[in-house]
Amino acid sequence: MPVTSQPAMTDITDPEAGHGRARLMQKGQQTKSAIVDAALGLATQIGIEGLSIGAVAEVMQMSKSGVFAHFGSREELQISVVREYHHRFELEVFYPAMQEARGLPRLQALFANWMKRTSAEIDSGCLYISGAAEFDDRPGPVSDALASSVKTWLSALHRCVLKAREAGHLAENTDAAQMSFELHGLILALHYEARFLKTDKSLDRAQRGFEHILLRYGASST
Amino acid sequence: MPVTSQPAMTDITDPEAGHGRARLMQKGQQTKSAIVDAALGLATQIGIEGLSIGAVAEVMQMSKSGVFAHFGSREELQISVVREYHHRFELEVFYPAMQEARGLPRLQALFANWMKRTSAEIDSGCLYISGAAEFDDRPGPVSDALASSVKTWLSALHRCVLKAREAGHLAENTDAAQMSFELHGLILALHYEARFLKTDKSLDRAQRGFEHILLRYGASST
DNA sequence: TGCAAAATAGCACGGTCGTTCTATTTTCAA
DNA sequence: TTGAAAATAGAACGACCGTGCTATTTTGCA
Repeated sequence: MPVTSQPAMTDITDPEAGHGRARLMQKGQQTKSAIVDAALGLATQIGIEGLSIGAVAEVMQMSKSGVFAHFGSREELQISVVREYHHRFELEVFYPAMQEARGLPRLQALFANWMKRTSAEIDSGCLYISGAAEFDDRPGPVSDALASSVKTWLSALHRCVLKAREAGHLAENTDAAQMSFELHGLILALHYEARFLKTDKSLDRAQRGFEHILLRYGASST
Repeated sequence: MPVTSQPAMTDITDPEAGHGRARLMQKGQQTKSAIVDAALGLATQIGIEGLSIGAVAEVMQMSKSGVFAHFGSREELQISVVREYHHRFELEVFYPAMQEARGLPRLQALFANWMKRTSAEIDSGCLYISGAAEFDDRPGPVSDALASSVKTWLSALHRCVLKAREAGHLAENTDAAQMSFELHGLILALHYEARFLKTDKSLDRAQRGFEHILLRYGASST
């Protein structure tokens, strides 16, 4: 984990989020990881709510009860999937961008990585987006985990915008929350139009939208 | 239906979309309408996929088979719900805006109505958004109906932007598709952040985002 | 008012679901 | 290598699902 002034992401509300890192796993943990992997794959296609233990068991070539025993409930499996997604998102989008210089370069990297991931998810599906639609009025532990994960990410983005402004890379009167909102909109539109409507050139649209936003908030250089 | 140069929306791929208007309904049609109403209410909360005939029957205080007989399949019920949603969207968002003067005023009305409806849907849920997430890789008649409906609306929006540019209300080099994309993003972000994350001031964010976009595309007056 | 037709109810079927309980197998340390 | 603990399987449960079939009720025109 890179050491910077930007706080590392990883919150998801549980202590020791780096679940048993390094310790070479025993059989049980290995299987559990593999199950979560398979479940995440299914969840991105059919949704978190659509996730069924039977389907996961089939993919894993295990019995339903064998899968079930690792989690104790479907809900716990769903939460594990959300955590795993959070973890991967962090690894693909957040950490790599933290290697860039603070300020505008980091913000650009953040958005570029986000767009790249969203593009990949035109095929596989984005849990943050599909999950929001599924759980937006279905309160409960899964919804909480999902919302917490998304908020952690959006906060990181927001902080990055703040830093860029502080560094003088954006106009002094930049409303960071407003800018973050607009960036979020671009990603959502990209996902919606490319994945559901299969509109081509959506990626270009998002990219150009980003440039427009940078211009509006007075980005001093590219 | 107002007569303007802007083509009236209502496409949803079936002839005589104004389903039996004016003819005073007989019992069966009345009931069917009431069922679709109830089903739409359920669908906006639990999703189109989550819609079950049993649940609709309970709301309607009817037997499952009584409800079923009106549609012949769950899928047909789902499609009816999509059509009804399309119809209401048109009534609330599209037609009223067509009363405004062509060009920028109409575009502003269109977006204002869209935002207003999305705000209302912070409580009730938006079928176009939740549906996209549910069906974005589940092809079939329901997905087709939904996508067709959304595309009809986005095309109407796109045409409106074109007209505004032709009228000289927007910069000559305005990329209408790009502008529509960015507008769509604002609505999606509004829905996401207000409904799922319960972020306050999201409506203001969308409104300000709209003003930013107008400025960028050189709106000559408000 | 009567009667065909339409609308609705009731029941049953096969399927999937999450979960529980009880065996059986596998793992891993002593 | 043995034996306790962990992992997995298998069968069964109650619940809900969509749908088909057969009554029964209700409607609305002749």
